[in-house]
Amino acid sequence: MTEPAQRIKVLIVDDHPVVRFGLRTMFESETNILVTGMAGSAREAFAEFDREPPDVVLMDLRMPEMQGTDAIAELRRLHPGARVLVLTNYEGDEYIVRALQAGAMGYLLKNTPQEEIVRGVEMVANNQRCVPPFIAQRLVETVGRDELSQREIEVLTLVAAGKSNKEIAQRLFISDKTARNHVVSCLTKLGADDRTEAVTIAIRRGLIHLDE
Amino acid sequence: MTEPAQRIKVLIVDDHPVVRFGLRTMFESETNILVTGMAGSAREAFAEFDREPPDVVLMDLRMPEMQGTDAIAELRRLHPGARVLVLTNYEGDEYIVRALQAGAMGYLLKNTPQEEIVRGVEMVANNQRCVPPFIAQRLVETVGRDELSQREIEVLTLVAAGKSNKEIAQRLFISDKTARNHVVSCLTKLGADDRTEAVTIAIRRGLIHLDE
DNA sequence: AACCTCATGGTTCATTTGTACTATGCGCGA
DNA sequence: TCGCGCATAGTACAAATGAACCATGAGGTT
Repeated sequence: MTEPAQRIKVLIVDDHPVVRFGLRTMFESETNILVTGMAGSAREAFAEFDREPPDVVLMDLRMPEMQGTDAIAELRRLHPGARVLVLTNYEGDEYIVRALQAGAMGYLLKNTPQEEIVRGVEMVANNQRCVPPFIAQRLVETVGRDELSQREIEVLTLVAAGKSNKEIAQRLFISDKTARNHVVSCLTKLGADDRTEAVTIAIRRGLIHLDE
Repeated sequence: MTEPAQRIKVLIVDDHPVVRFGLRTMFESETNILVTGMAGSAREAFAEFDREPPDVVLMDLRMPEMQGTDAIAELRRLHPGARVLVLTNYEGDEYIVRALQAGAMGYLLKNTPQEEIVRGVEMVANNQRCVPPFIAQRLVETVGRDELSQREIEVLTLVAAGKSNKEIAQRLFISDKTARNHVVSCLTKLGADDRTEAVTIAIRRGLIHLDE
């Protein structure tokens, strides 16, 4: 049972060519793992999955076109049995939570040493979850934590862009009192002292992004 | 001259095992490039350089212990002829400027396709700079731009942590009027409407960081 | 010597922000 | 139906912020 007769079939999904190469090479020296496909985007990943269904999908979260967590959800909608192991740079709590909620079986950071990545793939192939202590720790810190509503995130995104409450109100067609109320909720929920700290906390957690 | 008799010797410096593997594999299929060393930190990189001086050092900027730009400067202090090609994820203007100022010959992003990375190594080996248009564009945007003083960055870092001008003043043992003046300078120099936007701009440019 | 930037400290004033409440209507789940 | 969270809107008030100024001393460069 711990030694599968068949090699574990892995589909690698990452938009960085260097990372795809690295993972493929890494698994070539493993006798019980076989890379059966590689993809540089979610769309390609779906096609590769259909072509040759893998035992484990090893994927990054940041990808062009479709966000990684959406890709996980979509993949599992199409193939409910698909087992996904996330391998990414992002330590933001929000990424972790969303990836696992979307159905990922594990979450590893890209600086993980070879043996642990291999072990992670083996675990996931055996239907075991693979969430290292550091990540699990981040996760437990999120439990019981108020999450921001969609509207609050919308408002906080504008705060991050330097908008005043009045400007936010105009942008969203609401009263500036309401805008202020949303900002205050953000402060309370995030435990921030002011709007600036609220923004930095939200960025750290992955709730809002700076690029556009 | 364009076809060197000897293969180009490359030292790979990256704290991600996956990336080291990927690059090594990528260069194995190139007949004119030879990976002569790999390192996961600046310290290791110095040792590897001494052991087998490469023609090109291909390195990441984010590394444990020593910041990449400092590592470049130190390496070129020890070996003035060293040619460094940066391969990183960071697009922040500040990273680019500092890396080139520290003596890097080129700056590539990690999602660069194989052929371009190979071409970059070849160019740097031939003492040519390798700065793709996208990066060069970022660079030109920085010219003539006021840069923040050390004190201003110090202040802005505290602003990012949600500190008020008064708290910043206490922390830095200065008057709250002075703290406010520094914040105002930041707003002016960064072209921000308020302290929150100043922080997000500074983060995007790589002037301040959120982790500690 | 003249000039410049930087860090420092100051004043004044209008605007913004954050705190602390109240309140209404909607939708959802117990 | 009752309660809860959410979005909405409001009031009142104290504190913080940002704009627009001025000024000085230390440390450089030209």
